[in-house]
Amino acid sequence: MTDRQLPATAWAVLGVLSWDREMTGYDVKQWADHSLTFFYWSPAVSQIYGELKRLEAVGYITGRDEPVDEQRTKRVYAITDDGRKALTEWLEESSVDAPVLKHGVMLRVWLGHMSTPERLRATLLQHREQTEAMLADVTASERSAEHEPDWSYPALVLRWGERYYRNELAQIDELLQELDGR
Amino acid sequence: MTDRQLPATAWAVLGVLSWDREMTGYDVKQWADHSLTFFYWSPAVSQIYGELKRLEAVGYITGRDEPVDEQRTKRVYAITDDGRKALTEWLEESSVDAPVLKHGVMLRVWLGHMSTPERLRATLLQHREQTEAMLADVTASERSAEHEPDWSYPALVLRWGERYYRNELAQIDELLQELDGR
DNA sequence: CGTTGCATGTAAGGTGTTACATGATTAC
DNA sequence: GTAATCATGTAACACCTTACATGCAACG
Repeated sequence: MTDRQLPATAWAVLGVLSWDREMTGYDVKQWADHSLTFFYWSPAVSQIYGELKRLEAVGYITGRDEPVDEQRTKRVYAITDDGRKALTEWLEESSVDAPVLKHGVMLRVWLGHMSTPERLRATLLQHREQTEAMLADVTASERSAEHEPDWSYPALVLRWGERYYRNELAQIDELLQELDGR
Repeated sequence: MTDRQLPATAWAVLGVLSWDREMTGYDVKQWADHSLTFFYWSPAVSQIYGELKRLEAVGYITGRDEPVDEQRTKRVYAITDDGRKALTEWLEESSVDAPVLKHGVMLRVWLGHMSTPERLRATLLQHREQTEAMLADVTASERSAEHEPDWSYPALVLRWGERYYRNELAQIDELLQELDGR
């Protein structure tokens, strides 16, 4: 309960629970895949279970075994008042570190002199497809979020994501053009 | 020499050496800070030294002790033919994984309901400053790269970076506006 | 004479992934 | 009937950072 510093992933997981829904680790992963993943990243399932354990240990969430049928239970977690307070305090912190971007495609373009224009084109086109898939996903998530009053901030971020991935597409096309012009 | 798979960081370091300049670990760090950092990220110095050791062990680079004055030497590395071949093969690989984005600022906006509009504004304004600094850096790097014929691909990527950070600024302003309008 | 730059590493520790393991239920 | 979904976790391991340690040279 002292303000131990947690990794950003822990805050992200706690954040998923901040809408006051009880969730299993599995649920958290689903939510992460449909929102966090667009601007942060979706932690591995195993890590989520680990973070949940840690968050429970420090009292930011509480777990409860809910019966799912006669023999089995599942563990559902809910944020506590301490957790809400800690999360708000974390958001208060001024130390916002710069976004981390690891763009493997640009790394390859950067090393273009070791490759061929055709190969670069192929890489960019593949990346274009992946980006279009992301854009489709973010747009789909947007539609599920837009009518929920509680999700006005997530909706804001999803719109941001839509613009982000549209820009990424424009950037790819720009690069493809520049590659052609040589 | 067998195609052991190296982490992306190792390829990035090898990439820095792919312009056939002999470099110390320190030099590699400087170069990373002035180019890689805009679209990938700049590894810690200690990691660079580690990667150089590993790359030398697999024969992708060779090290040489160059005298710097009477008593001391520095270790300068150069890429080998094996290294060039391996790097080209790595670029050939189709498995380009999606760019990793960890945007702490957007994580905070996403959790806006746990914070206040004023606090969000402050965070965004701080991020705006950092982004403007990045834009200034990338523009400066562009100027040093634009006249070197060997650096046409890096120059391409730096121009990409300039557009990327300009877009980031536009996105921040858009968010600031949307926050005002509520 | 103190700070910055050059130059090189080790050690410890946290972060995060993949692979493995298990088992019930639901959908095709 | 077999694949996907729900559900949970452990173990091994790789990756990467921070802190620590050292020492000279140059600049102010």
